[in-house]
Amino acid sequence: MINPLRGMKDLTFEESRRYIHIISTAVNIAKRYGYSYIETPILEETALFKRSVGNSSDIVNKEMYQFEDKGGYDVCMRPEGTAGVARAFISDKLDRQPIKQKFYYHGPMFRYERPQKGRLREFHQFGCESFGEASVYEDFTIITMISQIFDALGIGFDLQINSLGCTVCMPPYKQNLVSFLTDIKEDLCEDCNRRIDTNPIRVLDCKNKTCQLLLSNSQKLIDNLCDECENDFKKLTVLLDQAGIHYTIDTNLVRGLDYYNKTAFEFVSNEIGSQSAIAGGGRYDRLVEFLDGKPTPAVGFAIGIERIMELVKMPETAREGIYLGAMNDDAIEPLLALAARKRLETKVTIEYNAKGFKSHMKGADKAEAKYVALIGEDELKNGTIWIKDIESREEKTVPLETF
RNA sequence: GUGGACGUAGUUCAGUCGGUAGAGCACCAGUUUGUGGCACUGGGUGUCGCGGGUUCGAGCCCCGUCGUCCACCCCA
Repeated sequence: MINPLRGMKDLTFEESRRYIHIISTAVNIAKRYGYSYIETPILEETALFKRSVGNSSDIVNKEMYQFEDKGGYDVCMRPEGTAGVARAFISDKLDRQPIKQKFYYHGPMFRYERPQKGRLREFHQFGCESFGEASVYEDFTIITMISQIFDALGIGFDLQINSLGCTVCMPPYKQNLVSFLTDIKEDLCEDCNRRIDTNPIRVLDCKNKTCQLLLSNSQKLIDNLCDECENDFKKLTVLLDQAGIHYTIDTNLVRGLDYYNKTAFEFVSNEIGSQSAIAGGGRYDRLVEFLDGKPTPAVGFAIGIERIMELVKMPETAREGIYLGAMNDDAIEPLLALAARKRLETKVTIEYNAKGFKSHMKGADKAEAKYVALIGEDELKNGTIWIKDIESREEKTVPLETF
């Protein structure tokens, strides 16, 4: 027996229904906010992810499905969606147009990690990217949209926000932090020593008690923002307050990808184990120019489908369609033409074996059909078919032609 | 990548001291060839993850491997 690869899963029945429901709910809402669908390749040049997600990130360092293709190109299965969409935005020369562009996408992403609950090697994201809008109103709008999606799916969440600053305020802060950390590096844990180089702000979030003690009076980025970042962040909190969207400010919230700046946010759930982030995103004003496009402000997010799969409240499913069956072998073949006709308008389940009445009723029940239609001895003789509405229990016998 | 737990039927699990595997649910067939979900009767559907080893004999003990889960790391 051949099983799926480690960290990859098949979706069937209940799970695939959930998947579809999540995607269609998100799509419907995204459309109302002016987003249109974009499909980008799963395979991209490795350089794309190195330049966008960032060389220092774990994703690029050790989690990419990277290989040389038969033409000798260094390629990667996409580990996330934003880079590809930004690349497409530039490839299609949309950065040269003064028009704001908004795209939504969904599909598989790949990261070579150790799988666990809520963390697969092939997983799925629904995401949106808004290009060309620098206003913090757009940050607010996008957060509003995500909460609307989660509300529509019946998912409870906590929203965490932070500001990562911009090219004006972030670099000096980071420099100060690194030198501060370097001074005390002897006393910091092993992980933190590694983080000093890769992601110094993460050090502030270390769970090690000794580290926490040493860092208790360290400077927060949020207190060192430039005026513009400071004002935008304040504005965002005011807008969220007015909209009644509850949030907490997490000064240690850092997105794992290098391209983020200013607003960063994460939606988390405490019901799904340690992989608690169900959506994440923020502003990435510099990404387009990193990828050789014209400087274009942008903001986006992605929802982890597998992470919310079991949180979704599914709408009740109604019975649908017709179950067709016969009690004599002679009556089976006439069912085929009937089925073809009925399938122009509804779902039809057809049983190819002649069976007893009760057996058919059970079959109709299992098929979740709304109607059961049977041809027995009498019906065959009279050219009629017997129909019963399984919900209302009303039944009647009609000529085949009027069925 | 590191540490730990686990792996028996479709599924959830039991399996004693080492003696060729069992229960609920699910599933299939039937209970008057005409009224479904309920009930009753019958049916075990299995490479005990895989590969070695110890033993007269392994689901059970040992080693390896693969996989799942949990924590770390990281992230959606």
